[in-house]
Amino acid sequence: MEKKEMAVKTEDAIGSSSFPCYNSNLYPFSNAFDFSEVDKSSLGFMELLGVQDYSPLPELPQLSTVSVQPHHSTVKVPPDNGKECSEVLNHQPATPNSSSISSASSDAVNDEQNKTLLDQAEEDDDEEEGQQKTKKQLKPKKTNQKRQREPRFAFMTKSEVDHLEDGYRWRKYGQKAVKNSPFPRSYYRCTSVSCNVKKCVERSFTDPSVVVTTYEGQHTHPSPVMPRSGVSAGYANNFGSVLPPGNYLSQYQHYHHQQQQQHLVNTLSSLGFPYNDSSSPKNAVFTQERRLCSNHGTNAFLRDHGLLQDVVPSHMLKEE
DNA sequence: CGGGTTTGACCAGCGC
DNA sequence: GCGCTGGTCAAACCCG
Repeated sequence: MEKKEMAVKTEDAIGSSSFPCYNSNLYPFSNAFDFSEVDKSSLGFMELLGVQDYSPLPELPQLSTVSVQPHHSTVKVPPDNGKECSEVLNHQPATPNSSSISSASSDAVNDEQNKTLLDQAEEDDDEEEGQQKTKKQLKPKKTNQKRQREPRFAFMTKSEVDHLEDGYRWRKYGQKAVKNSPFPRSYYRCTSVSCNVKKCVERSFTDPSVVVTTYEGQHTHPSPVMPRSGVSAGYANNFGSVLPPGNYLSQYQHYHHQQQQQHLVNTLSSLGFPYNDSSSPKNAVFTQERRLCSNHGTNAFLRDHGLLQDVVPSHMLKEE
């Protein structure tokens, strides 16, 4: 099946300024959905759908309320802040070769290695200079090196609460007003020592019912709060091998898994979407075990399609 | 008292 | 260079 390039439309929810995003070909879950077309009446309280773009299912984007979007390179956002989206919507990946999934992983690794080296150098510098710092003498400027950022993943969630429970503990370290948005952006850091995962949370000003959560980095520890025990690793593969077991999305995904799938089933059924016997709502097996098993392969995400896999006929999901 | 939040100040990057 | 904006810091504050 030929992959269709999906739109990357995050600026509506994010607000102004540039918003980096991964090449959608490199990261199979970097699809995005047009929230303006979401059938809001069919949406539950909170829904998450971190799935691949399934071209033969044109209805699905309308059902989806969450855009899982790893991002890396910068997508320029029009200055009028989301009014003109075609530029981003029609964004073509620089490397349209869909076989570049492995290179995506290696890129991520290279980025991580570069980051590690840079951070080490910076830490060495900071160790020498840190003692002399006062509140008014903050970090010395690093003019020769651009700051390396961890890969970031953004996803949108229809939620009434800003700070979603994802199984990890977070400390808020900042809040900023967002340009052209009445809603502030909150910054959180993982409270675990030696884990520098950060996330920022803001509410979409175009759809206040949507919360945009952007994660940066990967947890170096298991989740301290397991919504349900022992299943977190099983969902990591939903977002590709670049994410380790116990990642933030996996807990969150599992947390709402049952409701989402039931909702998906109901919605697809209401649209007359055909099911075969093995994937009908009646017979669908929403097991955690399947995910746990499929998590072991490095290319597991090629086989596991998240929530859709449970309700959409397998032949529709098959990639060519 | 420890951990989390608030909030103003500061820094870096970017565009003009 | 300047201004704007996103991101971060850290003191003050809050709360259990």
